[in-house]
Amino acid sequence: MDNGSQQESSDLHVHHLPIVSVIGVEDHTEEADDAAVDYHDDGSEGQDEVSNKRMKRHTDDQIKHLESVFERCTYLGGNQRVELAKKLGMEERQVKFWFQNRRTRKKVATWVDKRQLSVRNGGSP
DNA sequence: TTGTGTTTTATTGCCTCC
DNA sequence: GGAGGCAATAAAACACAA
Repeated sequence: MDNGSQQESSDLHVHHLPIVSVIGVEDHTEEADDAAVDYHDDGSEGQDEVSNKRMKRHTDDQIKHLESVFERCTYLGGNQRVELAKKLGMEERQVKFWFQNRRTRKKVATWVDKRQLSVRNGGSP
């Protein structure tokens, strides 16, 4: 299924950007740590194996940073993801999920945008 | 307060690339 | 074969009218 998705390969170029320039997170580690505490405080049911889908919303701070990174780079390389996850006190997986979902949202938004435009311009192209 | 619709996070399954 | 991508979907959290 990468046929369609990889068409936005221009985004892939950002893999070569320096980690810091992409992540661009200043020292927010304290706040991030706070957030991290929030994350793990209750998930102590000892069901790591079981899909304990305890959904926690990310903090405003985390989302702000994720958004700002996403603006510059919609695809993160492994190192960048690890760094960002550390900075924000999140799990690497969570960062991956977030970017995945964010890309999907962006795509849908673009699609809706185009559709609205074409409707305004008289329907079918 | 609660029933319902929307948004956000997480999982699963399949595909491609190295 | 493993890692990471997307699409589809589930489920929790949130927003809001009645």
